[in-house]
Amino acid sequence: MASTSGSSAGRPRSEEAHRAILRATLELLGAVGFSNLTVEGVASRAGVGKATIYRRWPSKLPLVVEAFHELPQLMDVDTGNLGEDLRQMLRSYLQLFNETPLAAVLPSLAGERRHNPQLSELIDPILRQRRRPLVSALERAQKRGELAADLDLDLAADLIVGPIAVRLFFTGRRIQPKLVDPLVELALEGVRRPEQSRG
Amino acid sequence: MASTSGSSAGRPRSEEAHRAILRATLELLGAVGFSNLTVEGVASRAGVGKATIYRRWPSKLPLVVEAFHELPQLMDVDTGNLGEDLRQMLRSYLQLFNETPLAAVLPSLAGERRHNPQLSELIDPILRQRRRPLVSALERAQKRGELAADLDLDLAADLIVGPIAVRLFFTGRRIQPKLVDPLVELALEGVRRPEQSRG
Amino acid sequence: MASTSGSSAGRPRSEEAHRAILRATLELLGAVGFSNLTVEGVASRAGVGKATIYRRWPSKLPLVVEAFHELPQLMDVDTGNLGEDLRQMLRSYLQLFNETPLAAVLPSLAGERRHNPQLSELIDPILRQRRRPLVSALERAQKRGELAADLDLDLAADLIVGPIAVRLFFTGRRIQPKLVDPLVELALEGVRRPEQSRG
Amino acid sequence: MASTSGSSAGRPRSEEAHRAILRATLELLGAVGFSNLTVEGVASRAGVGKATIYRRWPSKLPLVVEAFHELPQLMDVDTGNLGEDLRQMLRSYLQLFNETPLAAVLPSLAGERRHNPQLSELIDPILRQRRRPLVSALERAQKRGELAADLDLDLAADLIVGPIAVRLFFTGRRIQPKLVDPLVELALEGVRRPEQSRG
DNA sequence: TCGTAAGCGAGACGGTACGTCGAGTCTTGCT
DNA sequence: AGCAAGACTCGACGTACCGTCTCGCTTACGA
Repeated sequence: MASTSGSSAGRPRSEEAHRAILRATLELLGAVGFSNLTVEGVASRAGVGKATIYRRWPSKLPLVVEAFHELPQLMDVDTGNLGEDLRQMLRSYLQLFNETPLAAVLPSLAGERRHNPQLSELIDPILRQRRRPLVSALERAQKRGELAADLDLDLAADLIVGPIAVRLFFTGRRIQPKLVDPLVELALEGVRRPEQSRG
Repeated sequence: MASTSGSSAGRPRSEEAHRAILRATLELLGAVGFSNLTVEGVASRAGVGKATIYRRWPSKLPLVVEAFHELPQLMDVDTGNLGEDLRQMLRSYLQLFNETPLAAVLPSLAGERRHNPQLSELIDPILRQRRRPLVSALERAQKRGELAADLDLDLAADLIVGPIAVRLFFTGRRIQPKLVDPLVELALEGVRRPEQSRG
Repeated sequence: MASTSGSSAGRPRSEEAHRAILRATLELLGAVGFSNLTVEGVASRAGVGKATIYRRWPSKLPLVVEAFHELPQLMDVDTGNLGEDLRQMLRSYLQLFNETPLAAVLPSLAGERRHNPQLSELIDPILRQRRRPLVSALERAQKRGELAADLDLDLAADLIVGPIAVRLFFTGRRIQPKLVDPLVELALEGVRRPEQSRG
Repeated sequence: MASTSGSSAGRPRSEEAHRAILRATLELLGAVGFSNLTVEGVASRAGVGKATIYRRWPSKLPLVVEAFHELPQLMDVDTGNLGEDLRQMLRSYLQLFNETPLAAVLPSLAGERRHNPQLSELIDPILRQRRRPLVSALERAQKRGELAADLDLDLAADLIVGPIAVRLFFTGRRIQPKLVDPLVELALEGVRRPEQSRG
């Protein structure tokens, strides 16, 4: 008889199936959104039995979260200049919106997380982590003296990505890369006309 | 013969049922979110038959949109000073978040609209209309010379509400009213430290 | 508002669906047997949703029992002569085997009842009832003096239908009507050669 | 090196596993019946992998049949007197019902065989073989002149075991050994009151 | 004043997806 | 090559809602 102990008895889980499931999930998330995503649809598109999905993820939530986690993130850029850092980071981020289902997945998950504590618990750390490069750039700038020492960096970060979020959630149109320059300009300098130019 | 338009034979629709349905919809939207909202749940909570709902709204989408439309909006404030306008408007808006299901309904609908063209078509005008007071305040400020004549007001509006949206969608915590002052300050003046204070 | 009490609120259950379900059940029972009968198969063959089946029968057991109950029974025959009664009854019973799924359903249920107390509870009274005409004929014969007063009628009944049961359960072949005459002869007179004919 | 034929390269099949599987199958068959028998259950109870079962039997049917085949059979008894032969044979057969899962397995298989040609093919020879001692006893009696020369021995055999089959399939109660004497008496002499005793 | 047409709550209808379980197959590392 | 373990695809389970459809009632209008 074979050994009965050991940590890895039996057939190991198929890495291929794992990847196929995550890929199918992302494709379907992008196509139909979180609330119209069916596990049966994922299974069928991945060429996989439903049990294989439920063996790995207890429900469709953690599955979706893991799939989301696979999507590329904000790339940190350090040029020594805050404006340049932000412009490059946001530009490449907007590019992700066009190349991945990110723009479709993000609102779906965000809209669900409030009503789903489990989802919230899983996804909040990921969302925080995705902000990191932005906050890091601000921290560096603060150290360099580009930003006031007492500036609330969290709020500053929200100000910078805010317009992108607003358009992502409330608008159907693609977000144009040419938005980036005025956006960064406005966030850095404010909307108010400089004092000296006023009549 | 029918009197006017042929629309008024038989028992008239119950206004009471109508109101009960919308109220139940808002309550459930706030409680479980759009994707977990069931028409059966609405019917049962409103003490109404499902047919009574489907007689008025072709699907749960327009129902939800109409219910959302009932929620109070951003109140326009005109003090003659942009900062003051914004502070008062945002403060009262945040108050709505605590008094109505708005904070729960908004992300749900926003998360769904991308995957649901019907919903998008219905809700986009409402979303635009809700921004109106904010844009109006900016227009007034622009006329007064507080803002540059070539300022993109849409982008400016997004910058102002952006942080609220970001926290609404990505955060579980209530959004504190004390956030408003630094937010408006930052949006008006920018995050960058004024030139003259740099070492 | 409409009345909220009353015993029959809502749409009444469809008699047509009911009949279609029972018909489909019998057909499938005959075709694939009890253990291969699927509720999904019944629903699909009856053109009915699964919920419509589960609304009426809590599981496939009572469904099958009710379907079985619909099958025609042993017809009582009273000619004043036991042999003639038995011959006519058995002949018409064998005919049912060829005209209905009875011959297929009976072994399936009998094979299951031992392992399924619920099924047993439901089907045993029906099985007993189906024996009644046979026992009645024996009782009449006993009263007439054709049978000994102390004869165990239950055992006698088992002796008469025994060979049919044996062939039904253990044999694939159809049971020939021409079996009836020798069967009744043997049951009435016994297998032993009469004393006086022995060498 | 392989010893005798080309069939014995590698590790030989474990006789122990084989026996454990058959034993577990019989136990489970008796406990839950054929249709509730799961191969997984057998494997787990036998402490064996499913593959080890499927390596020996192509499906659960032949497995069950072979397990059934292991059960003890009707013992042939030859006392020179038919009545005595039958009484002893049936009595010891009934004893098997109480000592083995036979009484539970038999109806299950019989109920299934009609819908399962594979099962039927496998089990019919076994069922025929199990009747052999009974038919042999009748043949001997026929040779001795106890039975008419033209008696249909198959039918006679069915008459004798018929009541047992009927009670086995349609009744939950144990079949009492004290049933044997009246049963044999009735089968030999018939149910009809002898002519000379009639009024 | 009364008929009638539409609305009402209730709930059954045919469907679809849920998350679970077992079938029979396949793939590990070990013997 | 067999072994125990356990993952694989597939398909049925019984449940929950979907959006539609009767039911037997109100209810208000217009003849």
